[in-house]
Amino acid sequence: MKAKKEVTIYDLAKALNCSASTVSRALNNHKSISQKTRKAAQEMARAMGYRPNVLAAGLRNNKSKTIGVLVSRINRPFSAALISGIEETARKAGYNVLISQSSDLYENEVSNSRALYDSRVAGLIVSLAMETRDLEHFRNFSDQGIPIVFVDRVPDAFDACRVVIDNYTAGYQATKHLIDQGCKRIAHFAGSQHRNIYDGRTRGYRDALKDHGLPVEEELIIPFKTLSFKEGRKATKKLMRLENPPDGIFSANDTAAVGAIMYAKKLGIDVPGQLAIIGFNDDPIASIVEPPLSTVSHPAGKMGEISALKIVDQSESEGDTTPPETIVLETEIIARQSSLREFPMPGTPALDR
Amino acid sequence: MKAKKEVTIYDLAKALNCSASTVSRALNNHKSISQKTRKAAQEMARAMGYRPNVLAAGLRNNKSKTIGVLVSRINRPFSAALISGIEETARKAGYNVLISQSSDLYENEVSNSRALYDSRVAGLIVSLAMETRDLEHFRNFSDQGIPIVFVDRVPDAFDACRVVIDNYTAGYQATKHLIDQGCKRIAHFAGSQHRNIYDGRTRGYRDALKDHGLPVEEELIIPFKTLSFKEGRKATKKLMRLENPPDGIFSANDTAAVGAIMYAKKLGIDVPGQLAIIGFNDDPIASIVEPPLSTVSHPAGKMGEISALKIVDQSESEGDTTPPETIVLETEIIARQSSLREFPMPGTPALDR
DNA sequence: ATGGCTTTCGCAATCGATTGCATCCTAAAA
DNA sequence: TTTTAGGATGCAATCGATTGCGAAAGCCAT
Repeated sequence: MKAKKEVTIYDLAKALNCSASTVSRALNNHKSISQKTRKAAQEMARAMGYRPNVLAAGLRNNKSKTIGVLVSRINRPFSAALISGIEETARKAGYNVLISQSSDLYENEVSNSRALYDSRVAGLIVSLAMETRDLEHFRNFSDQGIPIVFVDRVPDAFDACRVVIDNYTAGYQATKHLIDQGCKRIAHFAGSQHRNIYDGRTRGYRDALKDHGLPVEEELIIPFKTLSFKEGRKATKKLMRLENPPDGIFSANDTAAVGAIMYAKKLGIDVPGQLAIIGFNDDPIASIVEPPLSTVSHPAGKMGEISALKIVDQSESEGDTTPPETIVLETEIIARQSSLREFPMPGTPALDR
Repeated sequence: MKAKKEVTIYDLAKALNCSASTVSRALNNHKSISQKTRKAAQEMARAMGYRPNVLAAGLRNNKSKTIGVLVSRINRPFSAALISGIEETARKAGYNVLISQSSDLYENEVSNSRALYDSRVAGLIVSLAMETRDLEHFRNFSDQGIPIVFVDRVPDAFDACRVVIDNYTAGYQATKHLIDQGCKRIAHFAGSQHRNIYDGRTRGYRDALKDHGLPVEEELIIPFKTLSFKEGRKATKKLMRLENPPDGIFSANDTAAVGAIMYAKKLGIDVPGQLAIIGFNDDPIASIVEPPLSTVSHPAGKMGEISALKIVDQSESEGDTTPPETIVLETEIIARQSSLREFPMPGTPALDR
């Protein structure tokens, strides 16, 4: 506990024989400071090992160089990739990243957003909790001009940037993919329809069926609560007991889809021969399960990067009222054996190339 | 941009007709303030919606209620679970969590630790980068009395808390498990021996062989750089081409082990019949791959919780010089089909219970 | 009523960076 | 030479919470 003193701008001022204000301005490249002085100050700062006190600056500016992140759960491949992208980009821009998870509970989302607000974050990146309907807790931020970027699970009506994928089209294409493989009765594992992502995927599914002359049968659309393995298995069990069971499943995530594969295999149902399956997200398990799961890939890392950039941009431009933009990223259908009926002999073990 | 003013202790003081110092002390339950005054101040604070300015307090105390986390990569099941555990616990204790990832590069670890230091974190939780040898960059923290907790990938010599598993015993047991299944020539996928976790696992492997009268053959110990799928496949290829190929593999992580399973299946090698495999970590892919991968489970979330608690405790007790403690958590061998030779008929598809 | 204590509280400085306004100086314009 | 426009810099206040020190007030006993 030697508690070495940190170097402050006052120390630099003394060393440079000028005032602290000059040092401050010099280090910030303020225009009213001469080139010579700037250079001198910056060199002295380096020489003396000066490090700005972010708390002091934050107090004064009522804003810290920190990006707040609010996700449902960190411990999920999508979130982890998202956060990783955010962190990487933020750090390059000189920002720190403060994280919090709502565990998909509205209540936690409210209190966490408040905690981040209290930390004077420069901006907030949010992926909504499953439960969230009301958005009042984000008003603080907009009232104070703190930029918010919603990612992936976004609200329909809120004046802020959005970084999303086109869930409708992705759902449409995933369903169409199954249709192309010859499926006639395609079931759907649907997530909470309150959340844009699941709603979009489901709408895409319905329209794809309609556009290809297939009936939309409500008994084939299974509402899920958490899209877990277990739910996936249970739903598959229910579906396969129908008088007229489906020959394809489009699941709104990979986890439930893998549950379906597992259960189908247990029943001796041939995947994809009798039942073609496609998931969503391209989680690591998708390429490992047997047969490998077809899925829709989701550019999670890139979404994080873009969100962070948006925050940094808005935070540094301050005045300019950028109209809230919605950025839509591309998804990609990854066709693996769980849905491909043409080439691979059903039952052949999967090889990854 | 209405920029509503935040309530400060000065506002409270005015409303209570007392001084700001009294308010400050009242809110912090300082003993020199009467119960009545405390209650009044706390009620008024609630009534007026007062929220302490953490930056101001941080500036004054030269310390913020924030825990810094430094991992190699966020986007990995173990790290994500660890961070999740940290976040949950930290938040309950009123702390925020600042994250950063080194991407396993020493250089990044140094600059990130510096950034966290500059943020005046109350404590630091670190899992070392693969590369790291030198620990000078953590001296700042210990010099300032800022608690550090090393997790999982820890250094051998540094005066700080450690939260780890017993890698030696885990490696020993994993190897013994294979021996118990009748394996006579067990190969090992070894991680960088500079890192305690891999070194421990490898030592456990060696000793288990010795203790059970099996020779330790260096050609069966494959040094890995990243323990990736691809490396796992490549190593398996090499091993199976040996004159006398192994009948078991203990991999230092699940990813490489899954690579081995994939490759073995491609070659038509029976797992576990001809080649029993066990991994490490119990990643989600382990229970999905076919056959399901035996592994050593790692209490990542719990490690995060404990680390966060350690930081909070040390940070709040301030004076007490707690001797740096090493906490060792239990691991568990999860025996799945990739290594179980008794009950399941080789080749039977996996069923999850 | 006075002395001696304890309890309760306020003053003012402090943490370090930022910034509006004032000031000083130099060089160009009159 | 005098005036003046700016360029370069300093002064001092500010952000909000904390805390050492001292002072006022309350209480009991003598």
